[in-house]
Amino acid sequence: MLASVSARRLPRSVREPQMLDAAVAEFARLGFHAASMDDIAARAGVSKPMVYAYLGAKDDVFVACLHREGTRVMQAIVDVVDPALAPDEQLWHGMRAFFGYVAANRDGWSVLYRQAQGPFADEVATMRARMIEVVAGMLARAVEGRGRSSRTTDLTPLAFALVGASESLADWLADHPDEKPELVAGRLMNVVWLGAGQLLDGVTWRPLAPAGRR
Amino acid sequence: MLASVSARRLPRSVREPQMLDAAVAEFARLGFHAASMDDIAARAGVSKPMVYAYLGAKDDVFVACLHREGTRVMQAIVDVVDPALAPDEQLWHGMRAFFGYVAANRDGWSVLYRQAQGPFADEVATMRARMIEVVAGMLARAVEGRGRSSRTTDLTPLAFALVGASESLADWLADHPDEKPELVAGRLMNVVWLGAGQLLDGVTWRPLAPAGRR
DNA sequence: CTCGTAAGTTACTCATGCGTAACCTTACGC
DNA sequence: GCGTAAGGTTACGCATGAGTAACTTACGAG
Repeated sequence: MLASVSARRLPRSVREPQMLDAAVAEFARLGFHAASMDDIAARAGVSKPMVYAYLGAKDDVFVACLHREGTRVMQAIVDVVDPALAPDEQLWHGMRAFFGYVAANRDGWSVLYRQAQGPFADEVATMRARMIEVVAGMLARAVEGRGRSSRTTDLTPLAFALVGASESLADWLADHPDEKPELVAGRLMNVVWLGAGQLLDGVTWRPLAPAGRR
Repeated sequence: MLASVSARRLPRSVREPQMLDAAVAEFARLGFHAASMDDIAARAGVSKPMVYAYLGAKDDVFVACLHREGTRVMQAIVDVVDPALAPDEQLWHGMRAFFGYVAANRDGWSVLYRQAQGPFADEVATMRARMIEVVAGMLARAVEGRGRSSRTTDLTPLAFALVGASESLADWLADHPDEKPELVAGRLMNVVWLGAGQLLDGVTWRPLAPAGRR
């Protein structure tokens, strides 16, 4: 039986990406520790020492996965966010690109979001921080555009919440393949922008006074 | 040297919870596979066979952790959400309780949210589904209270986004010990409720027409 | 044609860590 | 005070899987 993925003896330039695809799939399925180098190799249509020859040890393989998928998602967003657009349009475009990546690349997102823990957390944390910074900056410009001034410190946690909500919803999307990414992005955009929009205009929600019960 | 956690020869009723504490801490730190039974035992101030005697195999220990922490967080929220309150107040109380649990119990939350994958996903999925359901139901009642009707399917992803935003903010909170959890909950409440509030009133955000550029 | 090198393999070593067997020892009920 | 069960231990068997050594085979440049 011939493994479907490989006509034998492929050049490195095609075999190596195959290995990364296989690694991403396995890491997504089982997590870093439970995934085995043998399984990754087998899925790539090759035997274990080839993986070591091209990608190195297991840690290296994992980092390579994080790097490739991380670059992909960042690039997907950067490609569509035009600084000349209005802030809400920027957010909208970015969100669509993000959910598009997740929908087209579920395993990659799973590895980035769910599996990158422990010693590998830093690899992802940097990118996440950059993303949040960008969002916070965008919000800051939105505030100024409305003639208000707000300290950046107040916007960072908001940016955190937005990114977090996106990530969580992306996770949900990964388990609901029927949902259109566009639609999910629209839903999220609605709640965050209507909410953020009011906040930026100075409208705030307040709880009832803690002492008096109504 | 005497292990600080244990005066020797403790009764099961005190040792067993200690083991669970240790297991939660180790699983949070390293994940299911990387955490070792020996380390869990050592952290509990005891040797490995004791863990097997009280809690069983590694899988059983993990499930026990999920069960305990899951019950805790659900209980913390249920305890403070009074169905008689207005929907926004319900959400506010629930969020404060949730942030309180996460802040006081980071490891437990980490195990529930990040580590429960693969074969264990089902254990947590049920509880998470219940939580989402509760939030979605609350939103549904809020909609009806405003004289509109909305299908539940539209509210579920919103509920998911709320939970995700909360988790993300909890992470941020961990890196900013000066911030009061109460205040963070307030910020999140602002954006989600102002946003959800408008949505429930039928106000929607729309992108510019895709064809015409302004 | 032929020879070098890139592509690929089988078959191992070795560490790690789960799970258990067999064995101590302290408290406390009678 | 003494026996028994509950609390606790050391030391091992055994499977799994990372990483490697040593070898084989196809392709293409000269």
